[in-house]
Amino acid sequence: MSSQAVTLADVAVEAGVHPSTVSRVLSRPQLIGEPTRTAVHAAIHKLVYTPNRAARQLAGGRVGAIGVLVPDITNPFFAHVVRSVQQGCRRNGLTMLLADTDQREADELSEARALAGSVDGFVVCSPVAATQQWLQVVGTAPLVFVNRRANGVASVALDQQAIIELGVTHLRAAGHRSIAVVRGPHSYWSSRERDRVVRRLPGLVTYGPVRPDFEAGIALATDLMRSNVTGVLAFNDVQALGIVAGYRAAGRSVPRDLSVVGSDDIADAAMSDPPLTTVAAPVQQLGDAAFDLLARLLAGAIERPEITLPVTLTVRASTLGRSSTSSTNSIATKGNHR
Amino acid sequence: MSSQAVTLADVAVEAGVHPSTVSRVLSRPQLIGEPTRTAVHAAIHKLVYTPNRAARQLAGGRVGAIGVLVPDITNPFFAHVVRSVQQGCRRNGLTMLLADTDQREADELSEARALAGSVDGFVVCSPVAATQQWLQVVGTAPLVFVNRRANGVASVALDQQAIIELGVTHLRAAGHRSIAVVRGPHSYWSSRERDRVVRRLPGLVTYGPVRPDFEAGIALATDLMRSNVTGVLAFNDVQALGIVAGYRAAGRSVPRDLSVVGSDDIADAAMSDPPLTTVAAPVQQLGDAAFDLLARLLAGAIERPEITLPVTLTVRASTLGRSSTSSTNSIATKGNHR
DNA sequence: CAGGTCGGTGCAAGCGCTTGCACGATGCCG
DNA sequence: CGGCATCGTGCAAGCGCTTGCACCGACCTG
Repeated sequence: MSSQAVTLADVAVEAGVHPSTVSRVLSRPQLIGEPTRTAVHAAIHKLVYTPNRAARQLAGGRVGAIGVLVPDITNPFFAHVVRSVQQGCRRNGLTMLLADTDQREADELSEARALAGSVDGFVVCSPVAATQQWLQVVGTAPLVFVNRRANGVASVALDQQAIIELGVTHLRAAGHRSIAVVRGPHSYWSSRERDRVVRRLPGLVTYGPVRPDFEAGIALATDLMRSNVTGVLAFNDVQALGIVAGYRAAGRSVPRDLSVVGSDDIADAAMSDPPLTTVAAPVQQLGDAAFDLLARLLAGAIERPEITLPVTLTVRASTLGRSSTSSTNSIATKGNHR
Repeated sequence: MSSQAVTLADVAVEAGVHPSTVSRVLSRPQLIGEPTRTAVHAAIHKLVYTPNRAARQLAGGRVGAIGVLVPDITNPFFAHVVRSVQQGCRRNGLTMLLADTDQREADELSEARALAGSVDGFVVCSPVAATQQWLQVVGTAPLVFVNRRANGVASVALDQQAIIELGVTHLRAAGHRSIAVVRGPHSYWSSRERDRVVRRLPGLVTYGPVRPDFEAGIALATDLMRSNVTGVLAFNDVQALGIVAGYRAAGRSVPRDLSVVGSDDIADAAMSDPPLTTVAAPVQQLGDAAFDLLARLLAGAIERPEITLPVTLTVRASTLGRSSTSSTNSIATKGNHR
């Protein structure tokens, strides 16, 4: 296994102590006398000793690793979450095992099963499998859901109601009367949650479920063009950009022919043509909160908080009033993410 | 650790055989007789047995995991590479340990060191640390570099010369006479490689080194506006989009005031305003090739091929001839990645 | 039909580390 | 000044798995 030559025993010899002493210096330093501790540390540095994770785990200690599952790492939304989780890991000397489930439910659980036993806990983004299944797979290992609330599971999610309300209110305020909300895949908690909100709001047209990707957005554009919808709240930014692209390809214009509101505020939203009005998600916070939650559970916390993060509306040029309002278009607004 | 209750020994009891037999069924099935094998498999399924990775590794077998290091996972270019590597992992029942080095050289090696001994091999994207250091850190573990060629290390990289030539030739053909090439960080192999190519090409202005991100692109725009440059080849798409944004923010227009060519052809390139002309990198192939290479090394191959992948020019609307040429703008061209 | 082969399985020795326990050496108390 | 906490360290038993080796019976060959 690589250069893994130097073991704890080597360090022990070098420092002239028993292996167990070295082990203790590493795990519970306060148990060891000052002089010995120093000597051991010196030996560790001299030999460039790196503990063998497998052995450590096998002996019953912590693994020092967490598993992160995402439906699609190329989706910037998840990439950001992953990144801030990873930063948390680095700060705490943990390793991150990442699996991309490719949005397939079966893979989600099988990946988790493969990882269980190799990690101390899980952060799972937008899980689709049933909560029961998850609890069964992870057993007693701490589990944090991102972007899905579930009974008995710690989670950090976006305020889905606010997403719908901010988007719709903005469109209404701009004078739109025929407003569509695009539903996401029913397997997503966020999608189901939004459906619930939409149902309570009068006068909305719904489309979908439509996959939250660019291609699906393009396809959806065709349907939208055939309708009398003038304002649409997409399921996320990537899909929204697809709608825009679909319109552009058909010679139509956003926002002239259709006002589009996205959701997430990924970097592309500010760079697209036109810049996308969107309900901004605090991605960095999402990841940070998820890691914190997991870290706390790992440390022995027993509550399972269900954190809801607020969202904000970022108005750009993809929405336009039916009457005459002018639109904002500034790269300065981009500052709010990251 | 989690629900990890059922061990190989349990399976052995259930199947009425010796633990070692179960082990062999899993690792070298052909050694075991058909009837026994079936019985063991039945027991495995019945008990929902999942091998303990740590124990397996400790016992000297394969770890069944590879380490992947990227400078920035939120960069779509790397996200795609990671994703196709991950797909390779899934197909081969491997686990992927991912670390985001945040573009810091120190973190690169320390992450690698932490991972060494927990993985069978490494895929390292755009490494900045010296080859010597890398070889030392990974020891005898297989190592594959992505986007950097190095003596004695298997690698898969893009044809940097073609990137420069395609970009510059395109700009020249459009009638530009004052063309700038933006240099990337000197720590990048790709950047140094491009510098070498640029040096051989007459009449080019260089800028930078400039960080390959959006903000740096915006900042660079200011410099560009003060010059008489009319065409620029950015270090990558994200930076290019930054340049475009910088121009827009200053009330200037791309491509009217400046033709911009990016590099990578990330999804955003097709969605931006204006859609970005760019030298397209075969990201999927990059990841696939990297995984294949590593898999082959893992399987015992001894050659260390240095694969160079070809790039192609995707013309969109961010470049314009100084005379009168018309520009392309079609979402159809997006089809070439993924 | 005996001796040799060989496929199939059991056996046991670890891999590197953690940790409960035992034990020697201090230092304190009465 | 002796006995007893107390602190610091050594000891050894595994954690769950792989693997070289030994072994046994069935098969093949002459």
